[in-house]
Amino acid sequence: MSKATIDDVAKLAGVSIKTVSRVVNREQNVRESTREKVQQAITHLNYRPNISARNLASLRSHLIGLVYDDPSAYEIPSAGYVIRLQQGALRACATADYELLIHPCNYRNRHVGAELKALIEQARPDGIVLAAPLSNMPKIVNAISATNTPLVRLSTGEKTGKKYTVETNDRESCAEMTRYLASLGHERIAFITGHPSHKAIKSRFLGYQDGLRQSDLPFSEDFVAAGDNSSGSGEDCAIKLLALEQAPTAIFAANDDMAAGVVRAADKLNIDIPGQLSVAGFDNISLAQQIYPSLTTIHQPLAAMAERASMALINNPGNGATLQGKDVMPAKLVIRESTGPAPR
Amino acid sequence: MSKATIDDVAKLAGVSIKTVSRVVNREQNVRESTREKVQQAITHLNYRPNISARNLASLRSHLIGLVYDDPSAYEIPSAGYVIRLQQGALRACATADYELLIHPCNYRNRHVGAELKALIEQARPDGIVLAAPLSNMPKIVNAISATNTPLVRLSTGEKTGKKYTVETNDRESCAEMTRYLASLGHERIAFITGHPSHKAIKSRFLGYQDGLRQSDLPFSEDFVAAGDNSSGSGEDCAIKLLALEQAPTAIFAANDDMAAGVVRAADKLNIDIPGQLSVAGFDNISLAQQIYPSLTTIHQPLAAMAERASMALINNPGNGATLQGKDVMPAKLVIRESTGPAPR
DNA sequence: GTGAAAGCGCTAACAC
DNA sequence: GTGTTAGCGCTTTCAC
Repeated sequence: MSKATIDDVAKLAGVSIKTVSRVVNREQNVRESTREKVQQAITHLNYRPNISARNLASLRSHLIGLVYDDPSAYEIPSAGYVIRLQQGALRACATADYELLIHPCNYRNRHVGAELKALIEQARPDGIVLAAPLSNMPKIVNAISATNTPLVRLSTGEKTGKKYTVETNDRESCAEMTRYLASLGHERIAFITGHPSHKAIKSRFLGYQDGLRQSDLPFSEDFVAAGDNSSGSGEDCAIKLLALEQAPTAIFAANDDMAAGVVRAADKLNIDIPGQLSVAGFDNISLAQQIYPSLTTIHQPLAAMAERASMALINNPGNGATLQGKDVMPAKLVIRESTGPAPR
Repeated sequence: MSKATIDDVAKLAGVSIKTVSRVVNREQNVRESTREKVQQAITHLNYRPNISARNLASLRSHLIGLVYDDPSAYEIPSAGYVIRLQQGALRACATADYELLIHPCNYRNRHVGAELKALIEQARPDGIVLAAPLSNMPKIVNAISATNTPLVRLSTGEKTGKKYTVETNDRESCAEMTRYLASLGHERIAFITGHPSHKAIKSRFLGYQDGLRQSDLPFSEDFVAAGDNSSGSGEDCAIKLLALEQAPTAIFAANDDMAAGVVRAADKLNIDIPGQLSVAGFDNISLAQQIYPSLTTIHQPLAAMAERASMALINNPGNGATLQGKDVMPAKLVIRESTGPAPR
């Protein structure tokens, strides 16, 4: 157990504790020779500042709170989402001597607001990174804002409040995917929407329509099926779409789970992918590369977003009032086996 | 922002700060009427103890550190593993006003030891929960032990050191799975081993052999194929095993990824599961219920293990010297579609 | 450039 | 049962 305190270091180096503090915190106004002396003492004693003492005195906690929807409510599929968020936030923390506090929470719970307030008042993180879909819920955003804790929202690019936001461009990337399908010669491209409560899903649908327009392809309600984000619903929607007289040659699903359902449906109907049907998803969940054929999809830069958000918080001088505007980090098309040229 | 301090509460309640402290910490020796008065003041001022101050004074951090192998090295598949560990640890923390610090680390890195020491000396968690496979690596265990921080290891049931351990019974549960397959009439049950560096994998193989013995079935090297934990290797192994003149009617893989590979191989070879071949895996990853046919597998109680380990740490009075022995939490067979009666 | 002293908000002896 | 008094180890004025 490290027992060296700042006093021990000061004594060994023959300086005052304030000077040690200056060295530790990389402040100005320390003569180089003094700095070295202190550094040596620090190394020699294997001194590490006590976080609690530092926090108490500085009124900062050196903690970032990462708040996201409780995946245990959903079941494990969203694990990849959470892990990637954590990875990004951890990266930021590692470079800045911060620690990461994770706080899954269930927005369906009546008392989330109180729960988050309690978290903040107890652990006093220097900032909160709030992931989607929570970042779009006024109830949650307001609860955090009320505590005056700097907040960064991770969003999917639809219109947001005045808080600083790190966004990705769901809509634009879906347009791009649609254009990509069109460029493969597909003229009948269907879309499977998801549960409408998630804003992200809506903007994906809008992106699909944008893409059609940009490719001079007509939009038809017949080519839109409503799923509920589950792979079962994707399967049902696919069966319906493929039963049309003029069946689509490409199906773009608003998430990978539903796209996987489409693949399963095609399998049952003996439709070859990508020979007779191209399939695209969204999210790039790990399943996407595990199924056969592997899924063309869209990859959101979740880790990078969380990292940037955390960094903004860490570098943020004061109370967060200065954090404004937004940063957009583009999503990326991942082309795999499930898409190919349109059948003739 | 909560600004009320213990002094404010004391003043409002007309008592000393020590009395407030007693109430907050649920200590004895406070008259009921006093307690109520204090409670009211607390509620009224919305008072929350300042964690840093409390930690500084009490020499406890009210933090539990969860240390596990860095999944970003592996890629996302182990996300479910991490998430379940976190869930369990978070449950324990929630009931006891603790917070959870997560610390993925890469054991292939030369400096892991130093990295963990730094973590411990900085954040000073009151205890560390160390997940497998790190929990079986002397380098890592020793680095943590050297800091005198209470440590609980999560293990898969092979022989362990003297530290308190929360275990699951990999070997016994694999024997059980093998007996289950035998009870379905299978007489030629093959096994696909994984990367031998993981102890857990070895004990699974031993369990398989136990199960054969207990079912009066002969063990044959011909029915053992060596994979490397990846689904691709599972596929290769399956192709080899199924090419045998006396091909197995059941294949038990040491993890779900490889079992999924077996399913894929059978698909290509046009072998019906479970009609002609039964397949079992281990881990119960989410993929196991997503593929068709869904996979019979073994579910480790990871969340429960992490929860118990965290609770032990939280309730542990002092320096961890008292934490000894082990707790065993049994794994569970999950019977799904991929296993059935042996073909006649 | 450097240091002395006064807290940060709490817990832990030890009175009373 | 309750209060008093010291610290815990650091940062922050503000002197020098």
